[in-house]
Amino acid sequence: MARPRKFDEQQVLRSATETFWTSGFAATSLDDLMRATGLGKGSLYGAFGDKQALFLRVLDGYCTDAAAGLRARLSGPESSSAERLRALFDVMATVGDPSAPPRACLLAKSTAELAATNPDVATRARQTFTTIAGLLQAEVEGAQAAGDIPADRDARRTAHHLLAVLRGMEALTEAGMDESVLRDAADAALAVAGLSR
Amino acid sequence: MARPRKFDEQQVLRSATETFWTSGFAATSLDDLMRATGLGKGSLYGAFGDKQALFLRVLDGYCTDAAAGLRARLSGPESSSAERLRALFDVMATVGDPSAPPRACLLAKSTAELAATNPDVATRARQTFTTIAGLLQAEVEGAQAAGDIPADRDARRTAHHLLAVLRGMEALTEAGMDESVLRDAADAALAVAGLSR
DNA sequence: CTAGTTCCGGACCGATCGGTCAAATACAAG
DNA sequence: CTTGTATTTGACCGATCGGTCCGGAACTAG
Repeated sequence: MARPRKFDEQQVLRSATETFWTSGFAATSLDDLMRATGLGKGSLYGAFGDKQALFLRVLDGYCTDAAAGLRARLSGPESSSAERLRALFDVMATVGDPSAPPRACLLAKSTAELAATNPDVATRARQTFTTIAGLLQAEVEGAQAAGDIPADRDARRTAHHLLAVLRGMEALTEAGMDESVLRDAADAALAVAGLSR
Repeated sequence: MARPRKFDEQQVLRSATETFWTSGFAATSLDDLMRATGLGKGSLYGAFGDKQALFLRVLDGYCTDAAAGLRARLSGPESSSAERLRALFDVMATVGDPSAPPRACLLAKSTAELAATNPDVATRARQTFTTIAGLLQAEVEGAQAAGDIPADRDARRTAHHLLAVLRGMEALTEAGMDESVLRDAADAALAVAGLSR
């Protein structure tokens, strides 16, 4: 190690994430990334490889963080599994600041744009979805143990259903659908799980 | 009208749809479109305007066709509303030829790629989703009238829930998730609607 | 047939794309 | 201070981008 790097790799990845998130992969140019990260073309290339490799790094970090965030949200020691599930769907149904346009999950956008042509993206998406399904299933089972969800429901099937609703809510958010639609979907999904409001 | 056109507008739009569908908007070049349609750059430009205008024409046609297809599928005079709903979710849960990679709905891909930056796309997506929700609601009400769905369910809420599940299944399909996951989601969604298998 | 109009094909445009490279620079090691 | 190595910077590359334009072809009207 001779000349030390002037940048923080994590910070650069955060900036790059922001850029890809806003514009998508194809619509983000190297110039955009240079502007966002403050790095020169050469540095960017030397540190992360080409545009696609950088994107995969970004996507990987995003998926890891998203799964960790969900795990933290669902595994809070406080409250019951049922309450945590309800809270999760509540948050997902809440469109943020009405002035700022809602920005859907990077994973959803990336999957739609690239999964069909890039196996790496598809694989990462499947991994993440499977992880999320597992987290949901654990909470469903927890809620069943607590008596909040009928014991005769198939936990795995219920989790897959909740996963589909979550991804569907994401898709509806992308289009800017009214929040009431999202709320309906969330409420009905929880009802089908046996969690009435 | 002096020199007649050598091409069929509908046929060209079909080819263009195929191309955009496969690659997305940004990743489709004018050369790709020329190759797919057989038209020269000038003809393409003269007939449809620039790339974005052509894309919007394509998306518009796709949404119209998709809504019409769904309407036809859900309004068949044969069978009951409940059976038609079940059949719809069955089809959506069925990934086609396992060798050919599943190709998700063009609307879903376009919304993910462009809705955040292109208001026209977002509007068209909202319109289409709203239309689909309306069709679903009508069937839910039909099934309620026939006694296949409990009358105490809110039809609108149930329809929004089914819409979210459909879009979620689309998102999971994009990633190539296992068909069993889709089936779980579909089954559970119908169960919540009061339609047991 | 001629005149007028529309359409086709592709050469051409400047801009921008992703990616490379060499010279300048900044540090650690000795 | 000298040497060696790693990093930075930005000029530069060929390819390709979306879009324009024009000469010739194909047709209708008269």
